[in-house]
Amino acid sequence: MSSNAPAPGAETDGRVRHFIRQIIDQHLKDGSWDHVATRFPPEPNGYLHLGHAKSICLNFGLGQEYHGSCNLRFDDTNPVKEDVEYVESIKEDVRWLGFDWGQRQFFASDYFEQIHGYAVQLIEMGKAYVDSQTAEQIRETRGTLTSPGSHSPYRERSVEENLDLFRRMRAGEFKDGEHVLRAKIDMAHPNVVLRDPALFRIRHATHHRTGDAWCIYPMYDFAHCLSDAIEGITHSICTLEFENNRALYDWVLDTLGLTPRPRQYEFARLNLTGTVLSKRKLIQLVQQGHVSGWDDPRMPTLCGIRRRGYTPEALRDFCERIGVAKADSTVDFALLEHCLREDLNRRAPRVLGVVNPLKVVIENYPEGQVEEFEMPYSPEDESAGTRTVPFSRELWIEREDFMEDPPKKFFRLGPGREVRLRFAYYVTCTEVIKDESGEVVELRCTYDPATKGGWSQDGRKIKGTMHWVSIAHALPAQVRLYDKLFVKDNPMEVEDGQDFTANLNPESLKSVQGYVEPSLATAEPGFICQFERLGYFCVDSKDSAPGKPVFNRTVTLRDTWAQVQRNMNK
RNA sequence: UGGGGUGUGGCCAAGUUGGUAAGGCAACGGGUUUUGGAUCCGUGUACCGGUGGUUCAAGUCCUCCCACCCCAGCCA
Repeated sequence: MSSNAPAPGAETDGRVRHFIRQIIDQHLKDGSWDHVATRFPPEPNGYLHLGHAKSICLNFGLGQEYHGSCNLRFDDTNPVKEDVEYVESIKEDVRWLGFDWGQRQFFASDYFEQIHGYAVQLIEMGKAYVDSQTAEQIRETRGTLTSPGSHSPYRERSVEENLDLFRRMRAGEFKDGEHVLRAKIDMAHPNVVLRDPALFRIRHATHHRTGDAWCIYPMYDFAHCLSDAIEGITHSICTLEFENNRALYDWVLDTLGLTPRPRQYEFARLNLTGTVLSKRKLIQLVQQGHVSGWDDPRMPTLCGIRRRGYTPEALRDFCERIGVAKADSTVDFALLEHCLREDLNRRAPRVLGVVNPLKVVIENYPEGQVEEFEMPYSPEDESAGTRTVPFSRELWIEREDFMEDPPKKFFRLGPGREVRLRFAYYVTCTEVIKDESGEVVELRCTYDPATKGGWSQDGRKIKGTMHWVSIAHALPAQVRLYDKLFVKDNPMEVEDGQDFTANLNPESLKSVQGYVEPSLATAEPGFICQFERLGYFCVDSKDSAPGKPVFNRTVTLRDTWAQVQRNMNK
């Protein structure tokens, strides 16, 4: 068996054996481990975004594939930044993505006592000391990337003194910043992380879970590896920026002699074209009011895209397709949209809705007459059922479906042209009515009664099929046409003196009043459908009211006509 | 300038005892179609960052070089 064969029993058939799966397979094969235990360790200080989705799918996915486990662990070691609000949203998002941690929900703060104990142990081993320099002094004596640091004058304190000081730190005898517990490693180490890193700092702050029980809190590097060890994690997977920290991760566990012990592996975080995925920048978008909030449908947060209408299935598929590797990369947003459309195409019922209405009067259609057409919810799945849509003399059609002087490749309506109204009739445009400014305000058409249902006996070929809504029966609805939030693939690409907000797309949200078929009156918040020929839309979960749905455009349909137009302009 | 990483078609990404470059997205062309949707078929001379070398044979081994990313929080 070659090393890249999946481990026996692993449910990974057909999937790419990325380097982490290969490492696990190897460990299972050579006996390093007989099971897999991973964890997803968010800090509860912000909302989850698409980058986290990659990590969640990786960690929880591995747990499932190898019939192992994946813990949800909140890395809550910094009380001043964290809040319960975030732990709730994180849980909701992970659950929504489709993962279940069962009873395996933990907090680094659950281990404060143990972690403290390990710190004491290090002090007793002479491997840690209380430094009483100021933060500035510590920074100054850390050296630079190319020059070594220097020893703290407190570095050689006795074990007894260190123990006493550390005890008093915990007891609350000192103010923030007065002392800090440091590992005694090597102030000249080429890896700066190992230059006597801080292990515990004083923070007189109320922790969202432990309250005021503690006034000293462990640093990430100290708490994380120990939490992994305590939980029996086998493979601790994180992103590339922690590669340097692995040396400290190993130092702590090795020095303490914890065994069997987890190992850390790093993969490249997700970058996407046309979006930003850093907490800092997302906060900026929210705080400066560029978006309506964390769950604005344009945000790459999980709550944002959920509200936009993205599905967990599409996300999971996407995360599998992008792969897991160590090279910095930027995935084309089009791949995410492809995964989304593939999923939505399968599940979204088709309905008719007009987003930019143009009035059409069918002159030879009897006034007052109404026909009910039965239309399928799905073009290829009969079990999706049908609904009935009213047709009458006056209709709304899409403004872009009419051109007064259309080019030959335009298959839609124009003066004298005949098109099909989906599942209804063939109509021919006989007259164009304009207002004083010359804008087209109404079309006069005639219909062919012999084409009922949208089909003709004579085999006449009709190239264009258009969607429509009967004016008298239409349900007015607010429709939000979302577009990309940034105009550049790389939002960070700016002129001197500007920041990424300079690349915000002023047209990322166009809110219009549209008309949809009456069957949508009862659509529930979160309901996802396809407005035929336009795209996928979902009923907004926040702003819709009973009988007054607000639709968010999740994603447009693939638009080959737009491509034809683009190519014509070249 | 120290240390740690990474470089395979436009974008991701396989490639693992060296044997002569998967797949997906995008793009382009065509069939089919009551969504210019969906679907089906087809299209790429990838100097495998560069260089020199080992070898019958190198993306895979060795040399040197280049580019990019990360690290000097009592953040994670």
